Amino acid sequence: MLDRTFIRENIDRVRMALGNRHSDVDLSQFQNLDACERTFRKEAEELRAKRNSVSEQIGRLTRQGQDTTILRKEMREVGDRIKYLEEELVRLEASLSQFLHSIPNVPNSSVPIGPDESANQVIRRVGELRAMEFAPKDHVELGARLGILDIERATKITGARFANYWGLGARLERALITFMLDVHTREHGYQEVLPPFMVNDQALFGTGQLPKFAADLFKIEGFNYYLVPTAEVPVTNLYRDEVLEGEKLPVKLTAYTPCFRSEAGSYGKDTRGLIRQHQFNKVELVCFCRPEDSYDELEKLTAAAETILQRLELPYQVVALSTGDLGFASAKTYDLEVWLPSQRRYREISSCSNFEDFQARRANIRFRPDPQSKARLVHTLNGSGLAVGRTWVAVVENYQQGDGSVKIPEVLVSYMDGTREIR
RNA sequence: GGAGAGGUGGAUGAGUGGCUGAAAUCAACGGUUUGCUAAACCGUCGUACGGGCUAAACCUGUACCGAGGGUUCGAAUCCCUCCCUCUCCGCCA
Repeated sequence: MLDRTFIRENIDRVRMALGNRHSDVDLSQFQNLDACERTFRKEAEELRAKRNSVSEQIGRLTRQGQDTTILRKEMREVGDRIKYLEEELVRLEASLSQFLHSIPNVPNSSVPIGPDESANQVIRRVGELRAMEFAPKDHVELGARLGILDIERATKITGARFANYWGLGARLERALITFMLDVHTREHGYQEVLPPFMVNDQALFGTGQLPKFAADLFKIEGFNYYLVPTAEVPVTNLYRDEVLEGEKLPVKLTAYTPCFRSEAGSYGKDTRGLIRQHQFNKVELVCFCRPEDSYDELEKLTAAAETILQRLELPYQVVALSTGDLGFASAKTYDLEVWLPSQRRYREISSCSNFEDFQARRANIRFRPDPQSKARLVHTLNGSGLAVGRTWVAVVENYQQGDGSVKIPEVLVSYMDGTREIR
């Protein structure tokens, strides 16, 4: 959410930013609502001031035993007018809020301008593609042959876009989760959190999933609870409505959670295998920091996520998303894309974003720069470090041998009780 | 699931129709005192939005005592609905 005053005073800048995003938000409508609301509010406040002082007077006169019938009648009328104005204000504010809630974040000036993902910029490529003297199989085939991945039975017990991992496949998933958490907590200064896997609507509003993207979520019937689509939601909202001490910043948290997404509108896309599931595991990185530090922190957070790919010796590229491809709440995003031999291309495995104060305003997360100064909004960032399911895919596919067996990356061997290969 | 208690400012906690944006205490912050620490004393000490001012300070208006609605000239205080927390019993990983 953008600041209302900021929009009012920077209307052209916001209009341009929204244009670059191809947002269909009509700002002139905002201007009308904004002006109208201010007029009504002014009148309501003036009338309330009058009522307050006259009511006080009535109290005094009553105590002196004087007649206040006329004054009370007058004030009843003022009250009626106030009530009318308040009802109008409720309506105006609802429209205004709806507006403010639907305006996406303003992209940072360093974000490449373009209509869609075709304008994304590859920042760097890291790691060597492994030479394979055989036709690489995809993870579905490899997983089925090795008995570590079973999608058919998941369809039976649940439905499409779910999977069972068996034996060393399950073990590999667990090893990846632990490995990632270990690296981030031991080497990158993150504190581990294990949050609830369900959240309420307020939390989802805070990070920006609601109200606009309700269709992407799984809601629990009969409750105001949703399955988390990403750990970003519970973890960022930990500090909702709180004021953090300035000296404690940056606060860096990492969390493993499963993630649940309806994937509405992606029917027919990535239907094979683990790439696009309704449930997948992810280790998330979340950072709360001072506004002036957030772009440094974005580089650090991205680097922390990259470390995992480097240690696993998986080739990847870092991509700066263009204005047209940027998420709703993000001011700047780097995607990490890992090489998948079966698809002969890089696929997203992490998305690292700086939301500036967009989420902080929605969730009311602030910090006090000094004990005596006013609280200010923090900047929030997050990134996958990494999507575990896709990492599993990347490991299996990149470490496959000609005979269909899979080697275990060196750094994972100790997490797999010394297992060096799956065959 | 059954029964009960309660939600007030950073914390504890008073307040049952007007002079209460809210006592008191604690914490915090500034200062005095002090060899240092502590103590004592004095002062400050909510947030949001609007108006005044070039602007900070400051002055001023409105709103906010879990949320929403109602009664009233006037509500933290009375009424209704909802949410949340706690305790006991039952059940349970």
